[in-house]
Amino acid sequence: MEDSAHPKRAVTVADVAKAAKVSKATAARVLGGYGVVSAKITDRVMAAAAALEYRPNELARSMSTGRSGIIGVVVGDIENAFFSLAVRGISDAARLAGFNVIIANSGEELDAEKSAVDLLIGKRVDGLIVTPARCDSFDHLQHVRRAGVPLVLFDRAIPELDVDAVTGDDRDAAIAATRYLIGQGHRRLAYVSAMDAEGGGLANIGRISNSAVRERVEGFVSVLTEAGLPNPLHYVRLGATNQQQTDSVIKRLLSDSAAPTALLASDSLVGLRIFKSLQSLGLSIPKDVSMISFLDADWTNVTVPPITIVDQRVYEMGKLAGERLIARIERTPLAVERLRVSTNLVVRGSVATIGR
Amino acid sequence: MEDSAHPKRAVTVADVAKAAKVSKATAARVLGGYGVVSAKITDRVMAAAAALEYRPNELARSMSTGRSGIIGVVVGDIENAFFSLAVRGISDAARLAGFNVIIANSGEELDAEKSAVDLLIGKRVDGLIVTPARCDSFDHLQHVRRAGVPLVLFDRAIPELDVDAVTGDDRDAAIAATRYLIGQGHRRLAYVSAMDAEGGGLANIGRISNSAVRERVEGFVSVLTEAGLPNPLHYVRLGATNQQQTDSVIKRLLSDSAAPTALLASDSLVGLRIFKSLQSLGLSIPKDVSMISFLDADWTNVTVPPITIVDQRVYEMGKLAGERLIARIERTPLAVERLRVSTNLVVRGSVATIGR
DNA sequence: ATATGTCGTGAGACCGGTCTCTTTATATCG
DNA sequence: CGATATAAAGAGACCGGTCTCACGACATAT
Repeated sequence: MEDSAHPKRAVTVADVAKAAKVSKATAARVLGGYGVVSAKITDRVMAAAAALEYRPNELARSMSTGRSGIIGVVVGDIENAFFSLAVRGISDAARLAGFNVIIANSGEELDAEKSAVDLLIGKRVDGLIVTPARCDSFDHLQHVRRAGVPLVLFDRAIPELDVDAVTGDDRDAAIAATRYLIGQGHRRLAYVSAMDAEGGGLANIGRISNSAVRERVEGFVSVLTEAGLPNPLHYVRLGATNQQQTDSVIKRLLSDSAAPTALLASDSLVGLRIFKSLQSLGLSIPKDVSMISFLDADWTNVTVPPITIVDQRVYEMGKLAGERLIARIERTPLAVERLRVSTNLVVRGSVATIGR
Repeated sequence: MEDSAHPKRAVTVADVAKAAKVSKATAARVLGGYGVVSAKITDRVMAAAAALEYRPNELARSMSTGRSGIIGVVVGDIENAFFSLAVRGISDAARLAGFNVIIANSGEELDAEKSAVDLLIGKRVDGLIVTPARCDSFDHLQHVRRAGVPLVLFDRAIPELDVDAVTGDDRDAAIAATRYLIGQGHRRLAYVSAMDAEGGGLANIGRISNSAVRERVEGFVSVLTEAGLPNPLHYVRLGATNQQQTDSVIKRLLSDSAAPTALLASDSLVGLRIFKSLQSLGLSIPKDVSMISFLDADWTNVTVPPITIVDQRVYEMGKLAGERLIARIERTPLAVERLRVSTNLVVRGSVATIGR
């Protein structure tokens, strides 16, 4: 066994060239698949390469060509089904175009996001897809553009940044869900999100630093206002970041003198937590409380009752973002756009019809 | 706006050096954080770097140091909660040690796995964690070792390959689950997996090309045999790769003259499919059929009844694999081992007690 | 037969870092 | 005060590819 002893310097084009008794340039032409080489020499080089088990050093290749063939993706949390589905969409689009994907987690934290972006730029990715943790802090993204690296935002838009964004149609989705609830006779509706409630509570919708959440809340509030329901902001609750927090959010909400009869969950993780909260409070869905969750997650259709959801078509979103980025990388002339993927309300059994 | 017009050649150490009026070597020392440089010059270089917005080219750095700071991970399917949890474990271990992770999907297909491995080797990853799609075909993995790249297998072991593997304690897990079912009075038990049933059916347990599944089946069969139950192999069914296939597997199983009273699902995806199959057949769990699933997936504890599961502690598995790989990369002297992460049977409500 | 063109090959610069080796400047010592 | 040690800075090779350019051989044109 002569393995770890000899770290065995990797086989290079020069080695192959020597073995095939040709110049380095010629061997490189054959192995790199460019330029013109005679059939005879091609065979000889290929044979030598096979014998030596040559594997090209993509690093070196990237350095001279300036292209890495990698696209970088910065997501909030891969463990979240929303992102893992999106990543699959992105990966599929990437693979189709011959690109590979490198994924970094930001944990929805700005600092982690910044260093992830820096790192990926350092690795000379050909393009970047970022889910910005906050839409009000984007110096680092500005820098990406100045560095000449194509960028596509995912799930959240930053209008101040002159760059493509692929998002869901969050406002419309919230409007549709809220209208549906009102149509079923609900009059007191709450929106629950996992966003950090910085500065305690919700003074100003415009302040919400995540555009997806902001737009959903705007849609939600606009429908309530339009329907003449009082004090819609009162029913928007942030901070459902974990089970315990969610339990307390829900408990507080439901012990209100005018407790909501229906809850709208901002994402499937919050939805699951709400479901568990209600379960542990011994409340039945939809008899005691109705709910709608965003994202068609696994768990939502094996519960009793199955959960009515807003299908965000995340795979398509991811795929679209990937395709858009690749078009940018390949310098396809396109106007900067915000691409909205429309959503679908999937009615299942978690909303009761009340009143008459 | 002068962006895409001037692709703006990236700022290099040479540029910074010129701006700071020092040699390239000195600038590199400051920027690379090695060697000795006086405080005065350090400041000057840093100032120049900041002014020019210098960002190191990690590619070039990797090329000269020979280290990329990246570990490659080849998984079966990121969308599967099993793998996304594992990836988080791996990422956490990697980040702690200053490594980054690049993920590739094999879709559980050998060819895709081979090309993913080749690609990652080409990118000069410092190490590789692979979930081998098949344990009986490993030339490409042998090549990884010959290339001197540290390798750790994940979830499945290949004894013929002299390399570390981190797996669950699959045999024991299956034994525990099966014993539990027998203890609850079940006498006819079935094991259902999503493995492709090549060659139709299950002639020979040893033939199962996925060691995790094989060991579980072995554990399952051994308990049944030990308990003197007849024809255990009859109840091992493969091919539950999607909902439709699963429906037909379950239907066939339950229409048997000696239909099983309990089902063991090989992973949480199969478990979910089985749950839906039973639901659509109008069968109630656990009254009509009992079931146990592997993996503590989200959905398993919001169903009615909640599903009894085998907790595989996947995050720990991932973390362990990451740590092991990093130890290898850092040349820590260690014997080649198979690390087994023990599992836990979590009893919830999906298994009925029968008989008296 | 000489000029022109094309094709295949070789030589060597280049990408942007790291790192070794050499040179220069300053400090320490007898 | 000169000799030697030591710290700091510079020069340039190197990593493994790509790619431009130069060159020789042969084919075609004149």
